Amino acid sequence: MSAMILVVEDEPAIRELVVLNLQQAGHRPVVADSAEQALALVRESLPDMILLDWMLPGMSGVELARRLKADGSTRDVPIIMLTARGDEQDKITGLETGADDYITKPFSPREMNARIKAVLRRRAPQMAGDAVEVTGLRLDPATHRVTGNDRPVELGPTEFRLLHFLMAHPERVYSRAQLLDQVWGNHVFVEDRTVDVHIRRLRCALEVTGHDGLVQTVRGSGYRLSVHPEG
Amino acid sequence: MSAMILVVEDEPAIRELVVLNLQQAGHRPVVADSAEQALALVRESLPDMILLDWMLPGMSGVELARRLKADGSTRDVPIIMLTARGDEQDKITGLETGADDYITKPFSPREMNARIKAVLRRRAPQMAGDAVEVTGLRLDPATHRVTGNDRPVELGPTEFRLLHFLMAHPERVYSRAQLLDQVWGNHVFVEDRTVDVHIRRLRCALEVTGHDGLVQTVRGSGYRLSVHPEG
DNA sequence: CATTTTTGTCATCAAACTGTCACATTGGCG
DNA sequence: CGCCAATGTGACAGTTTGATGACAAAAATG
Repeated sequence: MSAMILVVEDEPAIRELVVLNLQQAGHRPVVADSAEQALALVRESLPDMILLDWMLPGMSGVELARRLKADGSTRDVPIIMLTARGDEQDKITGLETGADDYITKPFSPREMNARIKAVLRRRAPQMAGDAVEVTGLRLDPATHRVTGNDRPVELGPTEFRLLHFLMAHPERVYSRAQLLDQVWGNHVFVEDRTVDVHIRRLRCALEVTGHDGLVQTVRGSGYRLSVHPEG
Repeated sequence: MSAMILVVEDEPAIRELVVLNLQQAGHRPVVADSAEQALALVRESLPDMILLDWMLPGMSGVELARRLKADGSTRDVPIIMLTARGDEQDKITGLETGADDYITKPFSPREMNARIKAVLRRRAPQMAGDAVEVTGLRLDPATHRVTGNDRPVELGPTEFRLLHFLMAHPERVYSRAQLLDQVWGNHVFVEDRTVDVHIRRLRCALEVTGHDGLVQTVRGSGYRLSVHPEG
């Protein structure tokens, strides 16, 4: 949920306030006090979102937004406009330039965080997926259900993701480290052996429909999901 | 039953005619007279459907449709093309760009409404205004009434919309964020946890007819309405 | 304007899930 | 056969997540 957010605001007091709020909310703020500097920073580091002051010395916020939206490589960066007045016409103009939302000063930290969250949420990728099936074992991401020969199988969140990954890449061996990367996330600090435990829990859950045995141990290498009998 | 429908049409006379028809049918029309304006409005309010004139000054309707279908966040908005000629080639081109249906001018209000309803039913069942029923639990948008085994169920407005959405998309898991987007609206800022509370209120109301239990919790993912027993 | 509903948030509680350990098993190898 | 490394297992404490009841603000109602 931590996002890099570029704050473009020329007034130091407001800028610091916003930065503080962002840090509080667990984000990583980057600041610019002019549109020109912002442009450079965007190109350099491609932030997850931009909080953009409407009024800026030199190139205005509106103009900056227009330029960002015109450039293919920066078009998809969400922009939230900050403005002093709640003028409806401004709002329309702002949204027309491609801003994703609009916050009127003064604003509460709560409102700001909520709107940021909403915009990030909207940009977040959709839960992917078609159902996967292997020899009667079926996993459907959309309904979040697992069945073995049409009998329900109970899985915890981690076991679900683990099984999903294995079923999506059958017949192939994955080391514990690879599984940690793929199922847990690339930058988590977890013991390798933890994978063992979850593999066991997974097998345990699959036992009721006889679909354990699909999850095989490859001694010295890792684990694999395979339809072929062990060996 | 009430859908927000964006009408993109540069000719004022036709535009007003369409708007009138839509209002008559209980929808909420929003108008744009150019593709550019339409683009901004779509991003701002994400309508339930777009009625799009084939011929527009500046960016053509076809081009606009292509852009909307290329953007992940607007891809799922159904588009109905409006055209003057009944040219079969046009129709093919139109449907290829991702339009969901095609209306040839001049068209009767009856035809327009029928096609709108058809597309809504296909793309967003809860907007079509049909009653939904699941194992004796019945929700009728037209009368705004919910019954469980013919016994009345009392719901607040939010619980009604929530149940409506869930019943229109049964068996599928929705995260709190998705439910906020779908039931509350894309632009509101509300805590994720608020969904919990409304789910509880909904279950509470459904308890009197024994239809709670349809609303299931999927730990770590969200909620789901399902006829299958929990687990 | 007073009253009633509806709504969004919080604090708290119970349950589920997770990561680790210590210890038991297993398989390979000299 | 006996040793060693790798893996399976059961238990456990800390953490996370969802359910629940209360509450005040906001909106609808009359």
